[in-house]
Amino acid sequence: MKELAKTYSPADFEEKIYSNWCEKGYFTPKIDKSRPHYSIVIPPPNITGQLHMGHALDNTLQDILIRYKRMCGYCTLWVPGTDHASIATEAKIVEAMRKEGLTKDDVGRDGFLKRAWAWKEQYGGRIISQLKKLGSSCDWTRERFTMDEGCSDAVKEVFVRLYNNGLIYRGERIINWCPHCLTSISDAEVEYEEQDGHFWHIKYPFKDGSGYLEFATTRPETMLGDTAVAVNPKDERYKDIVGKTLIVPLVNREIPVVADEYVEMDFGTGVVKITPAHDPNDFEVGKRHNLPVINVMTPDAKITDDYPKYAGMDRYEARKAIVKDLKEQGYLIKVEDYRHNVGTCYRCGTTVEPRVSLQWFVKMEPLAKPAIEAVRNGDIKFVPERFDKNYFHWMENIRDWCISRQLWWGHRIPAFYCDDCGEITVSKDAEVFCPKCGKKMRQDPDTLDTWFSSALWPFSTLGWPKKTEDLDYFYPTNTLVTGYDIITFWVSRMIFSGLEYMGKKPFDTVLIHGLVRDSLGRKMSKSLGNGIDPLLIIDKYGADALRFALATGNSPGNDMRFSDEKIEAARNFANKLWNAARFVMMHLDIEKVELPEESELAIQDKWILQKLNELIKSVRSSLDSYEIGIALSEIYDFVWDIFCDWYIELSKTTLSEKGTKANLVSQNVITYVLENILKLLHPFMPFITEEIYLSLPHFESSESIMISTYPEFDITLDFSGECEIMERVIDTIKAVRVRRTEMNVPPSRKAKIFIVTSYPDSFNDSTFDFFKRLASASEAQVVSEYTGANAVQIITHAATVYIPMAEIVDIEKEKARLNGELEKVNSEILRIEKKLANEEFVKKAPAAVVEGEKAKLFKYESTKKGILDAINSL
RNA sequence: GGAAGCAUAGCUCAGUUGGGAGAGCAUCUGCCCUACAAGCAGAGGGUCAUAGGUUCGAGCCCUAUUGUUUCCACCA
Repeated sequence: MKELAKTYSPADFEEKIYSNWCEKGYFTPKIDKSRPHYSIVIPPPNITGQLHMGHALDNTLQDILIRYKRMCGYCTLWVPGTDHASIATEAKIVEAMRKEGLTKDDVGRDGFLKRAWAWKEQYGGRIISQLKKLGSSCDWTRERFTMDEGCSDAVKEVFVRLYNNGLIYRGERIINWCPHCLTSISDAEVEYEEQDGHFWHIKYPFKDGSGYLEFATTRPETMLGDTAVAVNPKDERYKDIVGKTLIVPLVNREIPVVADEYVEMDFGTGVVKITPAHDPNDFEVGKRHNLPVINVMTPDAKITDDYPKYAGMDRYEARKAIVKDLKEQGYLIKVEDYRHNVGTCYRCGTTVEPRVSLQWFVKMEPLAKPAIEAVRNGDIKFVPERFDKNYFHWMENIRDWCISRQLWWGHRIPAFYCDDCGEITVSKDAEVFCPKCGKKMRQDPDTLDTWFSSALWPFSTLGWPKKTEDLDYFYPTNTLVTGYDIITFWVSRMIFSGLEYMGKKPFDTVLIHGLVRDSLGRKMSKSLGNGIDPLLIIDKYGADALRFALATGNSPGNDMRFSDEKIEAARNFANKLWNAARFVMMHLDIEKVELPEESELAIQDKWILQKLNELIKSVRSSLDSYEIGIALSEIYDFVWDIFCDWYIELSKTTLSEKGTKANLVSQNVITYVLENILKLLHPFMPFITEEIYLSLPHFESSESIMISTYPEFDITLDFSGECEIMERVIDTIKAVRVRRTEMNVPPSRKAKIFIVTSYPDSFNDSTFDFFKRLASASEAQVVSEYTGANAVQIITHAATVYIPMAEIVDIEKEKARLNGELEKVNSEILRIEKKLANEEFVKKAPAAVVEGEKAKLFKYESTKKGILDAINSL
């Protein structure tokens, strides 16, 4: 037996314990088809990332579930890995090169990818080692990367299949373009934010000289690409001008007035300028009216050379210049302040520029249908349920997914073009020759959206498209744990992907958690500088404390705040447990723990065993329903309030009286209970529970708590009667303490107590010791009637306790106090009597509730009787 | 514009089939009582946002209102 250090100092053992687990291979499952599996795939963190609180929460929850299920006997797999994060990583490499004075074009595609891989090798493992510090029990032998060989093969396989099924197509569409990242991005990757802008009221002259048409725009610079002006066909005001021709000032282009339903009559002047190349709605209008699409901007959002006066100006400079020119030429009517939503790139925050270009798309509707159905029919469950509304809304209104990116870091699109005959082929091969003319084909230079590979994660990591044992056994996975912020990006895409390629859902439950905010409720962000580094927290307080702080008081789907108070409370709890274990250890001389025969158990033992059994039942049921925070606080309450504050105190006498039978029983029971506490707590706080467990080599297997069995509810155990006996004692001790405190009697001043009771099984030699040590009694004695000197009287439902302390008893005050108590009890009695007199209540309420009320009434009646006797005796 | 969450003690939050309101922190009082002052024993503090409704019974279910946060749409 080794000794525990005097204070809880997690840094001393966390790392050592973790590497021991790894060495023993506990995280790697041995596939056993006779056992049920439980598997989770990690939401792969970006290789650019550093562990932040969001990761810490996400992975703490996963580890709790995994460790719980592992201890429950499931064959358990948690697949770890990282995501290549194409835009984010590419941006970092570009930035690093910029510092060297290099651009992408300077180094070329191959040179760039070399740098990217080197970067991945250098930093990609950083977050993995951070996950280990947290205690994550991932199977590191199965670690994956979205761009490793297998995952890349899965990506190509999917692309080819979807293409052959007509679900991937290439087309010229208006897409969201980031002028900073120089790539297309999907609808999901656009973030809208309110910005202060202006409404410029402008007029265009009619060609025939019959005046002007007025309208307003937030983006005057796009007028260079205007190819129409639209009004609503039902708008009486403009009925006569539909079909007339306008002249676009500055460019002198002739454009028609068209009628289109898209225009809202009562917004602004009811007239909209149409720029098909630079606005998605205008693009649609343009298609309906066969309008030309005139692109006026370069990829980095500068005006093209077609407009020499503005060429090379970026969109905002051009806006100023054009407004100035319009004003000078008399076309600007007025300018209003206007606050409106502007789409920005979710990676760099640059205002998105809608742009017409040739891109690859996934046809979503046929894929979305079964994915919606799987959630609707309960095949896949969101926890909490309300998130299915989010999901349905997104999936039911889904538009085709733009998957091509003008980036180099990522999965290159497996499409090939023949420069001679224009043939297009899609293939997994690295080199492809034109099926028509035999010429070597040119591969599409673009890469795929990062989320395209993430969508395959639950099965690509298990080996798909190969038929592997892992895939066969562990798929579908069980629980997916993630934040609500990526349901659309990721969860929805995994669902339709799993259904489409595997023919099976990827997981059965999606456990959604919220964001970790700072102590003021703000999002943690780099720009605010309010981020809390989980690694610093681990260094200072330990990984267990961090995990506890994240898991407790947190309910599914809700954001939580992180604060010093929380982490300190968590650390204090760890310290409490630590010291409780130290206390137990310093009283042990047994070699092995065996639960004594029922007949040998003391009353307090039966009480704690009953309480423990109840705890086991409710913790398991909370965990089974993903109520992780509740499960943890149940354990917390048990450890602190029941085990430490009461059971340890109750056991001190028997534990210290060596050489007796009672002592052996006590040692065995307290160690047994502690062992169960450690096991119950292990999924939440793996390190401290292991450290203590290994320090107490009395348990059934002390190799590691990780591979021990999670405590099971014992249906045959029933000490509820003994529990009542014990609780009468506890209630009475508490009442004595309250009275003593009220009367300012210091604990050091002991006094003899006399007990009048009708419960001799609660108050006798076996419990008097408790009163001596926990209620400052110098001696305790049961009497049929108290006849001594003036005494302080303490009345409970179980007994009346007399403490003769004549000098501090003020008869008048005592009378007043007792009358006050009587009043309270009477009102309670009245309330219950009224309730029980209500026929409807007795008839309709469940029997247990009615019985409960009756029991309470009985207790109050007993208390009342005690009070009345006390008043009479004064 | 559409949808959802939240509103409970001074602060931060739990409270899952509807059955007498809880924790942590903070505050106050008293304690170094053979594990723990990162502790022990106590205390105070709540018309559970407001107004209706359903029910024998509502913090919990329904309706409306107010405040607040978020997601989606993107009306130029």
